[in-house]
Amino acid sequence: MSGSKREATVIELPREETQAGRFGKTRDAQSIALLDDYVELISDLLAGTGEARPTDIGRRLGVSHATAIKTIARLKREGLATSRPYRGVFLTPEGEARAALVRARHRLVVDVLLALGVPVEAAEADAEGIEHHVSETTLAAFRDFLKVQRS
Amino acid sequence: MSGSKREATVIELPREETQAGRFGKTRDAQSIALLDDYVELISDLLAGTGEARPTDIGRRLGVSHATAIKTIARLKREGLATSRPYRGVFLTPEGEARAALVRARHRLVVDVLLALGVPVEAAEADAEGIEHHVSETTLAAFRDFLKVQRS
DNA sequence: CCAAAATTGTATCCTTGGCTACACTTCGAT
DNA sequence: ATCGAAGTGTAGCCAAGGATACAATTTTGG
Repeated sequence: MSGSKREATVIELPREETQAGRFGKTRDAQSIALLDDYVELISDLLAGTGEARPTDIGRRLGVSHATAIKTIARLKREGLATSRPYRGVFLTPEGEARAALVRARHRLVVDVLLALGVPVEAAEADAEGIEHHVSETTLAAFRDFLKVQRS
Repeated sequence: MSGSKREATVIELPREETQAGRFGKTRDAQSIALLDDYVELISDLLAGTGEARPTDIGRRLGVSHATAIKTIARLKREGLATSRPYRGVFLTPEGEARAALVRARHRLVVDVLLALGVPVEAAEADAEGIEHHVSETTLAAFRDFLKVQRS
């Protein structure tokens, strides 16, 4: 995924979007979403049982432990997590910060769905997919909406 | 993406989810979303200019025409579209039906976001990502919510 | 303390969405 | 009528997320 697109020698630049524009947008949002899911889950596991194991992570996310380990390696590359062989995974300060943001966003989306009358199970399930596509602008509107609701 | 997972000879079935369960869920939702985007766009182009060309489709979706053509081939395989060399793309009845559903869902999501106070540009942009993750249950709640709003 | 079970890590391979490069039509002007 | 531009199609490559298979390391029950 997310090919290079270099506009090598030929001209052929029909798209107005810059390289930076294309990256960090639709196609790669998915990739970020994956990291967010891992970070949030690891944070939960650490808070809950005190340790986050690749096998548990994989099971919770519905992927094999091998896949989980590969993604954890990526988290480490990105500076979000640390781990040493056979010793579980931990989050860096940045990782924890990210987890906090993700969790807050998740809660906000769920709360809005509930306020709209969505049944709690559906709200939790759908929020998982929705939360990765909500802009900061929309989140702000969500906060305001809930504030008014409560008053 | 979406590997096989056959539980070949070894036992090793740690996940309780069935094969059908894993498919059609998180990981593959993305794949469906892609087809939905194409179908919706093709429908729009046909309605607007009377023809849907691979180059236009690619440009509108921010991918190369080659990528568009590959995905169109997949639409054909799935029975959603038809096309003959150098003659543009058309939708099958199923494709049109799908487009109608997708468009209705898109509108609904946008309307809900607007009702929540999200600025129209953000609403349109975010709906694009959100719409693919909203369950039928949630859509129903959205309809009810708007109905009440209007009254 | 030690063997069996569980967990973790590594090596490959597959599929998919993207891209570039290049070949082949079509179309629009002379 | 023809030539060049624009649009289409095809082939081959890459990266990423997943999977399985197998090796290595804990853990744990006797």
